[in-house]
Amino acid sequence: MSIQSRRERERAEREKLIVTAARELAEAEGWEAVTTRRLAERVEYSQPVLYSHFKNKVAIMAAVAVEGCADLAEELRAARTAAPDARRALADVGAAYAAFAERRPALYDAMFSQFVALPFATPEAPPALHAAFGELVEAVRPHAGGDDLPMLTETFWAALHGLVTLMRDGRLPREHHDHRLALLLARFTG
Amino acid sequence: MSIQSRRERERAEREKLIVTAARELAEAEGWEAVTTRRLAERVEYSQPVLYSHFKNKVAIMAAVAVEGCADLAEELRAARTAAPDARRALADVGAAYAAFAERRPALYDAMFSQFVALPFATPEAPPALHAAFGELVEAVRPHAGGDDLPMLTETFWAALHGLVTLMRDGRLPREHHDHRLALLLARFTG
DNA sequence: AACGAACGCTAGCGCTGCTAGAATTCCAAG
DNA sequence: CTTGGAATTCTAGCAGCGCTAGCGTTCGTT
Repeated sequence: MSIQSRRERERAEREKLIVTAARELAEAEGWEAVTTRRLAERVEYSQPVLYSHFKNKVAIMAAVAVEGCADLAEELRAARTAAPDARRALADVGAAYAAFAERRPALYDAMFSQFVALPFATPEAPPALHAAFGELVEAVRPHAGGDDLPMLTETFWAALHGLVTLMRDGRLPREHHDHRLALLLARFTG
Repeated sequence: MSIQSRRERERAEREKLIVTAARELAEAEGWEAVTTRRLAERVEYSQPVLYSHFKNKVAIMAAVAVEGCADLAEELRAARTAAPDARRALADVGAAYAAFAERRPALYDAMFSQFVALPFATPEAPPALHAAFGELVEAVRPHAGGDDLPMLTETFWAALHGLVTLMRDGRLPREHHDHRLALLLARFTG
């Protein structure tokens, strides 16, 4: 019995090791550099070991994405609770969101850009994802007026997402990011 | 002289053939199905011929993207000019944008999601791209108030882009798309 | 008719995600 | 302490990817 539990613990540790290595490699060199061979080499196991933990490479990325959700939720929460009023709260949360995407592009990609088949707007979605979205909801709430809160939050989220992804791919000039963010906030803070 | 011009014409036709085949294949089966082998087979030439026209596969996707920009510009223009007033113009242009992304996801991807290294916010950007953005500018103009028009348009565009990409990847529930779009428009029409 | 350049082809490189099956390790029973 | 069997990890390889070197053919010119 204790032997089995030790094995399970070791397996869990190794799984964590894989996910961490994937995240570090992606953040250091981008997802295109995360190949199963390099990842296996990094965790000092052979390639097939990865497949005893995860169905495929996408599942590894999904695990990284879940970690990222927790980080994002934390940063959004910090921004929101530190703000002096509702207006600043939304502004700071928006800025924190954009800063997260800018500072950790690979992580953001796994969460929201790459196709990772995470369940999203369903109960099976990872709790960390709900938590992150919940922070946005709370930041939007005071400005919802008579509008549907979840739906308005989704819209605000989408706007932030569009801003950061278009900027990241060079489709929007970086230097005016703050200005665009301010314009967006002006339209969402009644 | 005429021999040379005939050759150039034939070359141009073949190039067009490649781009069209790439677009059709992508729209039918997605970009992951567009391999240089399948594309070469489809145009009934060998693989290396593709590389005598384009530097690499990304350049082929960029050519498809430019075609897509022209289509999008046309559809946005039609929506805008058919609208009875400024409010409806922005709504219809927004809806047309989303409909384009929904109806031609592969094309939209090449233009705005995949990394295709098209020059964007610069003079070297393809005219068709300027045209598409110009339609958005004109639709936004009546609602800009004292705000910077290009910047506000970028923000509106980003919001649309976020909505359609998050929905397309299953991150936003499809059934409330119209509601979200309405909320966005309410925030952008004075 | 013979040459030379332009052109498209075959074949192959190094890489990818992924897996079948051999080899090894490890625990438990005799 | 040894041995059988299960669990685990490895080696080796498949099919397919983007891309290209270099050979062979085609074609216009002299």
